[in-house]
Amino acid sequence: MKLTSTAPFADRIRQELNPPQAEAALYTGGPLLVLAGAGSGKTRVITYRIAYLIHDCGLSPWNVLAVTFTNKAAGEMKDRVAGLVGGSPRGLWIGTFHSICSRILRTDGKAIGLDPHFTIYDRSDQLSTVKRVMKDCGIASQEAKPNSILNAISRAKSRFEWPDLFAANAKNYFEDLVSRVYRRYQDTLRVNKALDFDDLLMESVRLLKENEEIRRGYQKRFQHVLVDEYQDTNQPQYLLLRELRRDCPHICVVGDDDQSIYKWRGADLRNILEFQDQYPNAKIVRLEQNYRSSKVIISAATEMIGANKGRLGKTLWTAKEDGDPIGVIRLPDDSAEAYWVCDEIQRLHSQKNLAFRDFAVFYRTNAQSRQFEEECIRRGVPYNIVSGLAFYERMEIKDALAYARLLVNPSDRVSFERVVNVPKRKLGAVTVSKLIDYADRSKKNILRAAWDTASDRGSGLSAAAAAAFHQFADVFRYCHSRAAELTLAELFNELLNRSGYRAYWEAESDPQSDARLENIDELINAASQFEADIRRNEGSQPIDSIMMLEGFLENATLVSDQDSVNENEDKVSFMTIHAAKGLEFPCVFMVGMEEQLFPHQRSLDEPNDLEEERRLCYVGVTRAKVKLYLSHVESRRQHGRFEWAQPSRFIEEIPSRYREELSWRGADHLKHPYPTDNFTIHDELIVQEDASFQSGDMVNHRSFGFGVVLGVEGEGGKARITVDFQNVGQKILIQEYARLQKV
DNA sequence: CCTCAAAACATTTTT
DNA sequence: TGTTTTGAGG
Repeated sequence: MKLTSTAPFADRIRQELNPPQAEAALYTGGPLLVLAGAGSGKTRVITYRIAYLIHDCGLSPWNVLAVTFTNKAAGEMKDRVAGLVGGSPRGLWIGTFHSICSRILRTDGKAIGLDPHFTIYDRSDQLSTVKRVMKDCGIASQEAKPNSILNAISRAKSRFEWPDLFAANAKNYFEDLVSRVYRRYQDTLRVNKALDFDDLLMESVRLLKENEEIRRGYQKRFQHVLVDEYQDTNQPQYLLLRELRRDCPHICVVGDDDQSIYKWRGADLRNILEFQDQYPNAKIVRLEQNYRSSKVIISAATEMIGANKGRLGKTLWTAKEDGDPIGVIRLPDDSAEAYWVCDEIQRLHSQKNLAFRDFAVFYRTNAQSRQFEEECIRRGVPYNIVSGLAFYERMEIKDALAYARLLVNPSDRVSFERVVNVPKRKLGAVTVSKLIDYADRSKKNILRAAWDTASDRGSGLSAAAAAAFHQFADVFRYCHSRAAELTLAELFNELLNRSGYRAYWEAESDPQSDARLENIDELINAASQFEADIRRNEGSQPIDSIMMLEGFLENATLVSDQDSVNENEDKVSFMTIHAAKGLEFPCVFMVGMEEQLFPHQRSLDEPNDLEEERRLCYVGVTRAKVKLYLSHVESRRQHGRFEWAQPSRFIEEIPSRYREELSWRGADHLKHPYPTDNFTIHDELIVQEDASFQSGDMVNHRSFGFGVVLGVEGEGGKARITVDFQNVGQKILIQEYARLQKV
């Protein structure tokens, strides 16, 4: 277990990390707060720290828990730790809060009365539950929007208020409504054997609080806990950590109070601001050296965020060069904005040898993406809209998963209602309500009740409806009976074929439904991939297909594998600023920098909300490595109407010495406004082509086109290559900048 | 029970 | 302007 023979990992840490980073990675004297500025290498610190703990400190990987918010972050962390210690350590837990909680609850949830086969409800499952409950309570959706009720419930949960407490605290009519829905919503989840995202956390905390023995087990196991993005933790997450680390606070949290942008989702900035109060002997380490952006960008960001009060305080600096000023441009309207941005991207792409993947466009609201998408299509600029709708959010995928969930958990009414009439089985809302009543009366799970309607007169359903229900339920009975002999993919296929779901899309003949069928195949593909992975890891242990399916479903709900930025594709990225967090790009456009839009009008009343908008802006600005543009328009089409707009206050908060006002002279490319762009292309911008060239090679250049190599002087990246281009004649190019492609 | 057209509505969304 | 919810009519 102990690797005493090899050189201490600590030596490597002192060599490869800067002093504050090393201090953070090596400190084991108690609670530790690492304030990690944007681009300061926090993941590096966490991964080196994990490696240090298991390599030098005699800890088994089993004793270390690392918690992140996203699966992407967890995956990246796993990979990097594996890279450091040579192979992924067995027993090391790196995962999201939710996946860790779900694992705890599936193992030990029985102690507080949870079924280990519980289903996890995502946002849309929650919403359908709320809608149903509102109907049952006789609350019209005009009285209160289902969405705001759900938000209120979720916020109550993140304050750890169960229905009773919430009801006692309800102060106004709306909260009374919420309280009624909340109670019934929670009952429904229990009947359905379902937990929503918030429940995963709350129930875990409850389990650890109520069960001494189980708590001790986890405490003994997790001797070191590391938490990433601590500024985004909410109350239950804080409590969970506290329960896990109650007696022996080897806890290390990493975060940046200036990058907290999820307060509206329950994140509680106090967790990080008051860490020292909660752990009086906590040590604080600040990581202030930024390795990402130019001096201008860092200074601008620092000045801007300085307008916020209530910060822990941190001064970023960088060793990089000053860089170009931030380009600010005012445009007549939103379509001109899209025109100008795409035009500028094309210009830089051809004149600066930047790849399309070097560009990103950030906006405040998703609705703004359309203009850019259209402009890109018009010009043939390759683009990718990040986080449009995730694969797992697509209708056909949700349907297929609902079938699967119902197979695993026959009590899951939300899934039942979703698919019972897809394809159409003449089982409308009224008929289904009757079945639900019958299930309640006879205390049967919903699938069992559906099956029994055929033989039980007590259901009060028409013969036709009873037959339809029975036939529907029989598909699941059949699949269950064959689960032992089928692979996961076969089982899934069987389910979708027998239920008629696949035929339902095959019957449609438009190209849309073909795409849907492909998505379904993709899902089944993923399932069989999942099965292969499990079988490889678990060895020869026989695993029942139903259990396998359960694992796959969990993966599908908890891992919303959104099509994120694919670094292999050479495309411009478009995304909301929220989605940009954690990413970086050489050249960034922040568009729609206008009052009412950014800061958004809904945040103007509350000073705290305004500060969050400013942090959001800070996050956006600090994504840029080399060049940043801010654009705003005189009038913008919003909800179909033209609205006049003023420049965002955030622009003014950047001192003018860091800005350069650009001017727009119309959509004529001959009168194009040329900004001063003497930014050099840093090494990291260059995709180093490892090809070497020699005389006679046929090559292609992005702007000069096709040509023949006449001669090469020097070697490697600095080699000077003389090329005779078909259209522009002879040119001498430096290999590392030219990005020549052999033809 | 289903369909389609009018009406209402419109931040951000790691799990 | 696009999307989602509603209610009237088939």
